[in-house]
Amino acid sequence: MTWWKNFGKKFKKQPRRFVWVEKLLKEITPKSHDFSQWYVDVIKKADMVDYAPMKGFMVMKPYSYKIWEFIQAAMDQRFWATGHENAYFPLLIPENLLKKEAEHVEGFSAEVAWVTMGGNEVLAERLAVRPTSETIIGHMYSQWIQSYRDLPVLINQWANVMRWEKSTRPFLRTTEFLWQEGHTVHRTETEAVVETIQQLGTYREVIEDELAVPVIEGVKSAGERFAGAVETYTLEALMGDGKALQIATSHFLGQNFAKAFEIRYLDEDGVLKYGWTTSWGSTTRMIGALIMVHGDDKGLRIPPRVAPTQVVIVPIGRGIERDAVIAHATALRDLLASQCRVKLDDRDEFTPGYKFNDWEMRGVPLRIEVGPKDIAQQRVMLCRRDTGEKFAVEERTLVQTVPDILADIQATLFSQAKDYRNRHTHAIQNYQEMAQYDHRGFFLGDWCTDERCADQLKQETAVTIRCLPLDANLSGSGCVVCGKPGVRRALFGRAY
RNA sequence: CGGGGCGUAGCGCAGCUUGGUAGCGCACUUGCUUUGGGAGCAAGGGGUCGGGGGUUCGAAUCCCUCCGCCCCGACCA
Repeated sequence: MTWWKNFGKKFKKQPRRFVWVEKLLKEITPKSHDFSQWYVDVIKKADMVDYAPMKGFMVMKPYSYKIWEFIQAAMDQRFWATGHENAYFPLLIPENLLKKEAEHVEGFSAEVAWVTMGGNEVLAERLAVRPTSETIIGHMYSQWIQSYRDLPVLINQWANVMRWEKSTRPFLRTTEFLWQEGHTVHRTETEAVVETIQQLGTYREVIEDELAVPVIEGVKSAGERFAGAVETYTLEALMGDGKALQIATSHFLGQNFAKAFEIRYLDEDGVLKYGWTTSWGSTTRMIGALIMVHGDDKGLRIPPRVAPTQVVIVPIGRGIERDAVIAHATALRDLLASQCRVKLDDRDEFTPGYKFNDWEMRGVPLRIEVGPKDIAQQRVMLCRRDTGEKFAVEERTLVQTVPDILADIQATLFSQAKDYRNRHTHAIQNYQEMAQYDHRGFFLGDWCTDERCADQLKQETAVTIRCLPLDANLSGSGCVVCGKPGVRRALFGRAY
């Protein structure tokens, strides 16, 4: 927290070029020094969030909310293309409904917030602020579904939910958070399983293609499964500090909720049958992942596809030249506006150097600098946030080159993240090997599927089973904990 | 809920040990000069020192008490 003050002092009498280093260090704690502090510094300095006056709550400021809106758009587009529709269900759930599915209640009981008063009256039945909506949606579905002709029901909702968490961190875990939750009902088990996996694929597309965050697809072990689910599928990503983050989940609920809520339909054969349900969710945590995967010591690096501003133009000019430069830059902005989300920073109160650092901190993917020298040569300077490269480009080619560069930045961020992930993924034969990597990163190893081994591992090392990857095969070297024959290949890691 | 840290201007902090007119840097306002990697000078505005109680002639400072925030753990998206 304070080491950089002393670091800064060392440079007090140093050449001028060190001054900016000192100033930068004062604003953002280096990632390598304290990842948690770095994270908090970045989100605050980049104007993404502010802390609310209640513990565990945050304000998503426009800069982060815009990213959320891009994520929503990317999700909706895919949900709609696969036949889903959005709807909205109530925030509050009567206690009796929440209690209907035994495992489900048990799983959430410790973190439900309750409404007990309406105005000055004590309520006859207390109301839960939804921690998730399976129960109230199940209740509604039971009334909507009579016949196999009513199936499938494919509904998604964008909503806020609340879970009374013990410790919270912006985006990663807050008491209230935004998400989407899909809830579907199907005629057959197979159809529901297909739906569950299809939605996992949708998440993968959005998270990898839009957020440029590489993920591993897998199924959760019994101990990590969603309360009330038969099977939970998950996407796991590796953060910049070597910790794992569950980034989206898709649940096959079997007939557990259908039975609890009497979701039944009369089939073609005249028999009354229970439906098969699924639910799947992804949250604003995705923004946290984006920050932790791509960010660096200068601040955010936002993938172009979800960047609120993709290109920023910084005009450089003094005195009489200034008006001409601004006019030129304005024309440039208007020219590029059809190609990308471009912003002209014509603030007069800041120097170009300040603006460079400012926009880099905010993670804008591409910067265009235009000054008198450039105008004279009919070119501009471009600077990429992903690589830091700075180069001149002929002005007349910008309309073509800018979209290409943005696409390249998107791809580069993804491949950088994937390289990092791969470099920090280790195949192991026994769990002691994790120590040489300080228990950071992903570990792939065989597991006997006995929960006692998982518990022992967690006790000793804080490492947990993140998932059983869908595309991994047993190595045959035996359970990494007990050495007995492996049953499943597992992905291990310390989790957020 | 355990361990640690911290509450003084919008932000970051000093002052507290040893009580005596509330300060510094950044930010903000105005003016002039500046502008190719965090500009300079000058003049300004801004505070119930987290809340309550106590000790005292006098409390940011000492005592009691409550509250809040951050980090790390256990629990969870």
